[in-house]
Parts: sequence; structure tokens; C-alpha cells
Amino acid sequence: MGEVREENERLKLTLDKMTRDYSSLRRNFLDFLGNQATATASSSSKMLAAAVDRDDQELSLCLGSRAAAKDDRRNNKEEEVKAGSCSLTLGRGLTMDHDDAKFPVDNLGCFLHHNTNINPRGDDESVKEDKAAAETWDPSKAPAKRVHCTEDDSYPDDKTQAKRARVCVRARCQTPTMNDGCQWRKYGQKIAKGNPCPRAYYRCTVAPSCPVRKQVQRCADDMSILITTYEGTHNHPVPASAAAMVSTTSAAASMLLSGSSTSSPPSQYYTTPSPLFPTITLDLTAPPTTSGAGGLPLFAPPSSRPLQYFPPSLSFASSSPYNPNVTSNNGSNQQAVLTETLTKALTSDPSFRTVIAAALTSMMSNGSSSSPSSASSSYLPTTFPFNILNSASVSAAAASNTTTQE
DNA sequence: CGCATTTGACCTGCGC
DNA sequence: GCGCAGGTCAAATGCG
Repeated sequence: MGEVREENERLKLTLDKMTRDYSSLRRNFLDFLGNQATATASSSSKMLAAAVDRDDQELSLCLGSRAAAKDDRRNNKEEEVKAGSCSLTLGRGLTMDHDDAKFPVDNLGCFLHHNTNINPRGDDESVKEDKAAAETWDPSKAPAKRVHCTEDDSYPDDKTQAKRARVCVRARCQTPTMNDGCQWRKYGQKIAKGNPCPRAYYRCTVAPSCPVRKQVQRCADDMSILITTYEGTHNHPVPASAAAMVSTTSAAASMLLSGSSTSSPPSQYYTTPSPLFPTITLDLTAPPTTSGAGGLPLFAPPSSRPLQYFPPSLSFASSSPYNPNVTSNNGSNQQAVLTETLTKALTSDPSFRTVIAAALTSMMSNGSSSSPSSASSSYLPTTFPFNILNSASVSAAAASNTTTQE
């Protein structure tokens, strides 16, 4: 037992060092990519519009500095289109292929990745601070801790904001909670005002000190919609099955935080009235009246056939039941609005591109993993099955066949 | 017996 | 200061 303990201690030290190295490297990498993405923002939005307009059988997003990579892949894309697949080349090094139309919502979820919370300074002192903060963390007490952090103003500020930022995922799901790959423990339940369905509170139990919380609640208007709100950042490596959604919500959170830190936040955010908890919403639901056109199917077991398929196109809706300020458009006018909105959104903030890329990544990976044998299917899953709700103008969802052809 | 869930009590922030 | 609502705690309870 003594030897085992010693070995365990050595392994802990090794793991801790690797974690710090990884965190440092990741931060540098993301900073580097972020600078590149900013430099290529304008050209990227044009490439997106061109790609969508050129071929409605193929969604090809080139959102970053990977134009060369995209060109390399172009020869293969024609064959992929014939085979009914979707090929994505996204900024920030994301490249993915998808061959299936299924998006089992129940397997979706999201996590806030851990890179912003793992000891960026790389010293033991900050490890202690992080652990203490995680063990005693309370959103309402976050500002108090910040007072004591004087070594690096930017770091505690970012961490505080990251904890406060919330990522809300709306998805049709008939199970009590979405299987998002992480381990959660329920620690409370409340009846929230205005909703007869109770709100459940969960905390991440992958690591004892993980500060991540999530709230799960049924939508009052549509009981089939599950609203999952994630708050905080994981301070531990996440399971492989959760990695995709970690990046999804991480990107959403970073987008939100970058927007909130500017004097004129980008318009593609939907934020809550409370300034303490800015929230970005990823809407993975289709409008209730839509039948078979766009959006996600109701949850189907991974091994079963999907309940509905998606038209082979990118679809956006200009209206949302959750955003009454947005008005509907039809036909060419809607297409013009869509193009303009996309261009504005993509050029105004690189983070918006990132969140789209991450969301697509997660959905593609989920879809392909759920049915890897359906590569030759004739339907295409290129619908954008989520909304980034925006109080001003942007809301993406499947609305109609007319819209999906855009 | 250990662990997860339930549920009422408690704490905190906010609006009036 | 008071009441309300959201969020968390922790003892009680359930379950394998």
C-alpha cells in the first residue's frame, strides 16, 4: 500500500504538470488562432455566402485561415456531395465531415471547457487559489474574491466572468435530462416563477472541486423542450464523449463574454436582463409547427432510425417564438435579410464564427457517431439546427422549405 | 451500507 | 426595511 501511495503521488504530480503544460499551450494556441481569425474576418464572411449560394447540396464554411486546407479538400467534396455527405472546413483548425442526417438530441449537452480555469500562471499558488475558489464558489461571492486577486488583473476578471457567463441550450428531449457525457449530481429543485415545471439544479461530479453547475427545466410553452443552462468552467479534463459540447458551450461563453466586454456588444447575442449572469442561448429546437423541415428530430435511441430527416440545405429562420421582437420575412426578401444578417454577424465578431463552428462540430460528431454505417444515405444533415437568439435581429432555426433553400 | 435524490430551510440580491 | 424570487444547503429519504 505504501508503494501504491507513492506511485499515486508521482502520477498526480505528473498529471498536474501535464495539465499545466496543456493549459498553457492551449491558451497560446487559441490566442494565435484568434488573431488570425480577426485578420481574416472579412474574407471569411464572403466565402461563407459564396459557398452557401453556390451549392445547396453542400454546406461549406470556410471561416478562418484555412483556405488552403479547404482547397486541398475541394477535390474530394464533389464525391462527398454525390454520396450525400456534408463537408465542413471551419476556422480555428476545425475540419469535419459528416455522413448522416441524424442528430440525437438526447445525446447533446454542453460543458464549459476547462482551459480558462486551469492555472494559467502555472504555479502552485494559483492552483491553491483555484481549488479554494472551486470548493467555496458561489456566484454571488465571486466579486469578493476578485478583490484579493492583484497579481494579474486580467486573469481573475476573466475567470469571474467565465463563471458568471451562462450558456443555455434548448433542445427537444423527452428524457428528464440530456445525456451530455458528464456526470452530474442533483442538489436542488425549485419551482420557478412563471413555469409550473420544477427547475432542477445539478453540479458536476467528475471532479470534486469542479465549479460547473447546470439547471434543467422544461419549457413552459412546450413541455417537449428541455432548457439546460450551464454555468462555470470545468477545472478537469472532460470525458471524450463530452469534449464536443464542451467546445460548443465554451465558444458560446467566450463569444458572450467578449461581446459583453465591449462598449457596443455584437448584435447576435441574446442576453438576459440580469447583468450579473449574461446568457447566450443555443436553440436546438425546430418551430413547433414545422413538420419534417429542418430542426432536430425528437430524441431517438442512437441505434434507431431518425424520426425525421433534414432537407439538404442550410436553413435559418428570421423569427423565433422566444424572440417576439424579430419579424418574419419571406422569399427573396428573407434571403436578403439572411445574407445581410449572416455577413454582419460573421464579420462583427470572430467569436460568432467560433460558436457556429463548435456547434456544428458537436452535432456532426454526434450524428456520425450515432450511426456510422449510414455514410451512403441520400439525405443531408446540413440544416442549422440551432438558434443563436438575438434580441435585435439574428435568430437561426429551421422555419420552412423556402428558408432552407437559402 | 453507501450513494443519490428529495425537499424544506436558509441565504442573498433586488425592487419597492 | 420588507417581501419576493433564485439559488444553495443539508437532513431525511429512497434505492441498489
